[in-house]
This record gives sequence, C-alpha cells and structure tokens, in this order.
Amino acid sequence: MSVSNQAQRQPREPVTTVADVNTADCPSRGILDHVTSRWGVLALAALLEDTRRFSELRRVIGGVSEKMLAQTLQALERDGFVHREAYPVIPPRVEYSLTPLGTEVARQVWALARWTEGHVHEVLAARETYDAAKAAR
Amino acid sequence: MSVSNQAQRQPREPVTTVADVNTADCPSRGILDHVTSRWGVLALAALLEDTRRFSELRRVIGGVSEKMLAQTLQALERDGFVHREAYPVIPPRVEYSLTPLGTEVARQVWALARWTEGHVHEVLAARETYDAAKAAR
DNA sequence: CCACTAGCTTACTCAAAAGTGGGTACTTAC
DNA sequence: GTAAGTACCCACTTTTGAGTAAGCTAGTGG
Repeated sequence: MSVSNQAQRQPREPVTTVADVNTADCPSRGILDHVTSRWGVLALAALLEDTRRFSELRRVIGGVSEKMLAQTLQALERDGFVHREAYPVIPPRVEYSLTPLGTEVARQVWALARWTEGHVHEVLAARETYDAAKAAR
Repeated sequence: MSVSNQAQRQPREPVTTVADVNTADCPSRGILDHVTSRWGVLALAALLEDTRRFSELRRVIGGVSEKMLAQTLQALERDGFVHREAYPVIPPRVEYSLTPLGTEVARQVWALARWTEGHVHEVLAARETYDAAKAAR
C-alpha cells in the first residue's frame, strides 16, 4: 500500500509550530489561563496603572488573600509579564511592575475590565429577562 | 482613568453606582469571571468567527466536555452575550450566535487569544530563564 | 523582652470546578 | 438489530482553586 507519507515535503523546516488555543495540549492554553485567571486579570490591570508594592496591590485588589496574590504574581513573573524588584531592607520592600510583554497583555485585560464595568447594567438586565423567561415556562 | 468621573452635574441622577472590579462584591466580578473563564474565552472567540451548533463548538474547542460546554453557554446566554436558537427537529439542532453585546466582548477576548498564540515563544523563553535563575540559587 | 513591620511560605481545610458515566428521544445508516 | 449522531440533563467522583491561620525573617520602637 502506498502509505500516504504526508508532510515529507520540507525536511528542514524550523518546526515553527503555530500555536492554537483550540488545541487541548497547546501551551497557549496555560498562558491564557494565567492571564485570564481570577486574580491575574486584576493584578495585570492594577499594574498597568502603576508600579505597586505587594501590600499596595493587596489593598487595591479587593478580596485577595496574601497566598493567592503571591501565587498569581509568581505565575505572571515566570511567564515574563511581571517584573519583581526586591529591596534588601527591613522591613522587606518588593515592587512589582509590568515588563514590555506584560504591558501588552495588561492593556487588553484592562480594557476588558473597564468594558465589563461599563456594561454591568445591560448584563444584569439580560439576566432578569432570562430568569423571567425561564420561570414562565 | 475614566473610572472616577462621577457625574456631579445632575443632582437628581438615578445614582448609577459606578461598577468597580476591584471591589470584592461588585457584580462586575462575576461577569468578568464568566467571560474570562477557561471555556468562556474560547466559546466567545469561536462564536465571533461564526454561528455554530453545539457539537460544532465541541469539535472546534479541543478538550471541552459536553457538560462544561453546555454550562458555559448557559452562563453566557444568561448574561446576554450569546443567543440560542433551537430548532424543533430530529435530530435536535441548536445554533449559537453572539448578541451585539456579546460581539463586543468576544472581539476583546478573541484579540487576547490571538495575542497569546502569537507570543507563546516569548513566554516559554521567559519561563526557562526564570526556572534556570531559580535553580541556580 | 516583646510586639510590630512587610512579604512571603507552609499546612490544613473546604467549596467550587471539572471529569465520568449514565440516561433521554428520535432518526438514519449499516 | 445495533450503532451512531444530536443536544442535552443528572448523579457521582476527582481535581483544583482558594480561604484561614500560622510561622518566618531581622531589625526597630516601646
């Protein structure tokens, strides 16, 4: 059988596999998960406005626990979105800022956050309509 | 910055409380959570490209279970982002599309998804740097 | 001597998210 | 007659996200 040998055409292609979020095991999934995570969005948006210290971020982002903020910031730092600057002073002082890469994402999630804030009423109205229609059946 | 322009012009404004995602109990948090949820992002992005049927969406979005897709679509429908059109035929046929409101958000999450796909390599490189620096200590 | 500070880490715990496997009702294809 | 497709729902279990509370560092103020 002429077992169709597909993709034997270019033997020395630099394997620039195109990322695709719709593929289950694509690394872009994980990155998107970090960026769009519950606290990731808010941290990025907050840092877009200004460089901030750990406890400043904690105060700005209502409801984050220390644990989750630390965890979130570490993930974002590892992904190259956030820069962490620790000053060896007592008491400790750590400043978080966005990298150029982080600034790009942050602008997008910031816009998303603002958009959401501006359309809360429409969504709330839609929910009422939906719930009413469902209850009527 | 446009967050703080409270209307002080009209004294009898119906107190349109300004939404703030940084406040723990603001409804905008929940909306943002739906939009930025694991499958919410992908569903919105997929629907921006075309109206799709349930099982089409399942095929497009790699790795979603039926349960999660149904759940996600219901949340998005309730929030007024997605329109569900069910045709009473056999076998069942249900088409999902974006509402005008949904199209606005979808454009943003679509851009985010696309951006992520395009910067996977930079993030992966950042992770290696981070991990190497950490292992060295 | 003790508390207090900032920025974490660790352990414990629980609730929510998500996966698994089943069922439904009907039809067409094999 | 049995499987597959269609768009779900329901019950059950596993996995993960996230909160709470504690400990840690090392120096400063009381």
